[in-house]
Amino acid sequence: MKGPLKRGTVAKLLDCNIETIRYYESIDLVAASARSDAGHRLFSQADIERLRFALRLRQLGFALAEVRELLTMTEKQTFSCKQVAGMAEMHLSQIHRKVADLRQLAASLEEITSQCQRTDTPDCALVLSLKAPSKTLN
Amino acid sequence: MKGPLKRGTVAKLLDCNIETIRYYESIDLVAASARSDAGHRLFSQADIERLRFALRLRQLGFALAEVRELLTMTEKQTFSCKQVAGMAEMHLSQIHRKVADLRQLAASLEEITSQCQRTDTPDCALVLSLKAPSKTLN
DNA sequence: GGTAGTCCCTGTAGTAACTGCAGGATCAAG
DNA sequence: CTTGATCCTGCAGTTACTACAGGGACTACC
Repeated sequence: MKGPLKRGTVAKLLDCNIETIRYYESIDLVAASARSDAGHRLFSQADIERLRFALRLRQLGFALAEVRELLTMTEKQTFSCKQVAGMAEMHLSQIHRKVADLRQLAASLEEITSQCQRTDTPDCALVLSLKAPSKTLN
Repeated sequence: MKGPLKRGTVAKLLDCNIETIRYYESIDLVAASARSDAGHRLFSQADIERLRFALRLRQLGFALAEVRELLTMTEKQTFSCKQVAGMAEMHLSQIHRKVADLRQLAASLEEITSQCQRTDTPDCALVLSLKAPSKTLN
């Protein structure tokens, strides 16, 4: 019953855009291991698992280059768990940094918008504040 | 003493990449108002202020389309402070959403990496967990 | 067996916001 | 007058897709 699936079916199954699948093939990340006589991509269960893994990593915010590395490592069994954990932790710290940056940003913006009484006039501390060189950022 | 400045000087002054200035010109965002006989861009004080404003808004995370709008509004004086504040607040809420997403992401990753004892072997709950379809995300 | 509608194929272009480079002209200092 | 820094232009590359056009294939129904 579970023969190889076609692209559209896989896209629905894994909840991703159908074009993403072709894109991943074009960059040699994940490809269907077979084609039908008419040239339609046929995805085996293994193909699908590989793709699922890639999509999952992307969902977790890993860059495609990292996804590629992790795919190779886990498939060739040439990885130690230490290595994978290392990548994950590096990635995690990048996320933390990004969060910190964004919170800083939000604080700046909040401070700026707080200087405004939402009038209908065009002269306002908000705009002046936006025009001034940044203090908090930079 | 303060004649018009050239591109490199402006880039240093405003601490931005020199190519960014040319890019902003190419998309009709900010341009030097004059050129020297040899074709070198000459930035007046007003040009520089406009550019500074644009860069500041980018620093605050506004998209170029928003920067364009804000530039037009503030320059044509056809804006109300309410409008600007509205844009800022919309932008702010996007930032808050992004922060929330990233924190969720970090939590998922932290949970996953916590399942690992950093051994040198290739079989590890971490990898299994990465391969499984996501529960927290999606 | 025909036909309508949905799928799939390919190549290509567009998105955001820059960044970098090549090849050549110009400028400023010594 | 020469050397090195700066400037000019056009164009390619980056990340991670997404969308579209033009055409072939498959499925269901009558």
